[in-house]
Amino acid sequence: MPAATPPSLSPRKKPRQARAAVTLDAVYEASIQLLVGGGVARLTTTRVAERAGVSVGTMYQYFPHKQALIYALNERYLEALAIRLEAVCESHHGSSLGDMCEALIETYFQAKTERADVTRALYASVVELDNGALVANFADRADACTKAMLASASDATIPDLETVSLALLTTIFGAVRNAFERNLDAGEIAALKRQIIVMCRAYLEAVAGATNTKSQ
Amino acid sequence: MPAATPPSLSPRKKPRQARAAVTLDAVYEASIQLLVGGGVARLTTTRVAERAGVSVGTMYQYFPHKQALIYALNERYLEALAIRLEAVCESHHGSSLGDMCEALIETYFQAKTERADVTRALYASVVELDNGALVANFADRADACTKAMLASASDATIPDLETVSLALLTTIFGAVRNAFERNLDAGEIAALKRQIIVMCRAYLEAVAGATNTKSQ
DNA sequence: CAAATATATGAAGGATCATTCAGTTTGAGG
DNA sequence: CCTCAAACTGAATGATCCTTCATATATTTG
Repeated sequence: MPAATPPSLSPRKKPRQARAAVTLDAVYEASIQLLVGGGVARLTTTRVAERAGVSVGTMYQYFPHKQALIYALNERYLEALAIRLEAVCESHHGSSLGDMCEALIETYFQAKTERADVTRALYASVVELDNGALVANFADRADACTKAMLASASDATIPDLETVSLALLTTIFGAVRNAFERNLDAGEIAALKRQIIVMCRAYLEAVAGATNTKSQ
Repeated sequence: MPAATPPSLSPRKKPRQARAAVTLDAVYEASIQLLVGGGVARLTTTRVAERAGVSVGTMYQYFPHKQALIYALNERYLEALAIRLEAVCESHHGSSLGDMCEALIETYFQAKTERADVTRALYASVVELDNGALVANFADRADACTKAMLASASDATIPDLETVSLALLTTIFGAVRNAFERNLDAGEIAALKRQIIVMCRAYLEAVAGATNTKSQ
């Protein structure tokens, strides 16, 4: 049950006809393109409309204001990301802690780096809005599925699941964000990913009963 | 040798008289206050001048444009932060890896949380500018002093210093940033800090020769 | 104290932008 | 084919804001 979108930020209406859906997609796509190619400063209602091939007025039938558009953009992105994380977590129930770690980190890095420009653009756009509900909702979903996964580990039991899951996710999410902020290139990010895997594995083994798993 | 500030962002002139220095401080202070109390949107040249008790024109004698002001704000902050990190690193030459870890993390968390509102405000303000040089410069300094510290460890030798230092700092910086983004309260942040210490220690022991240090 | 220099003023210019709404076009249902 | 609602249009509005510059005041210097 996703936390409700604040009324002030929710779309005005949903498309009922096919062409409306097309319009909306065009608007989203145009927004992303503008964000990618010029940062938040270039994201102008006029420009979005222009590039989407619609008129400004049309946009305002779906979004009460620009903030709502940016909100929707991030909501979509985080929704897709959450689904991917939930899928990985569920598919690794019963695995070893080490495998869980690796899968989680690989998935998150993959999701963030496969379209690095979009990731970067959205990171920057979030500042424009009151993103409390957005990140809280995402964090809750990520936490929930991670905890469920960790609790099902075949090789160890983790004492303070709540705290450990928070630390794990904060580290992974934060490290990736920092990598982007530092403008690391693909190679450096890959190296970083390997280190984060080592680090998180070592962490889980430290906090769990430290059952020896032969798999490196 | 700090990387040079891009010409387009550097201050127009430096204060020569005492009152000019006072003016500048007032401008900085007013900017921070506005950022803290209303986000980037409230940071207006007019408002800054008003709150600082000077006229808009005065500001423009020191900054070629608003960006330069925000740049200077962050530059000051990061400079102070870098100095603190360098001090901690130098004062822990020859310590054990575990102690280094703890000191580094404690210091960084402390610096970021002792004035959480300012931290948050500056995190948000960075989006307004081309912060490449800024973060690169800070990251380089942090990297340099961290590597020097780690290399001097009394209890172990770290193989790939470059990579390990990068991973360590990216994790710490990122975790803190993510904690702020999630709006964790002081208690949760403290708990997170402890976990990060455990995690980073475990990591260093994993990548080092794993010399046993009795100190937990 | 007088000239030179540094600092401060703030109204006005100029540009951008978010948002509205009265009116038009398009598609769906009967 | 006709009617109604959905979707779309885009010029106009109103507000905000950055930046400049001609002028005034303060401080230093010789």
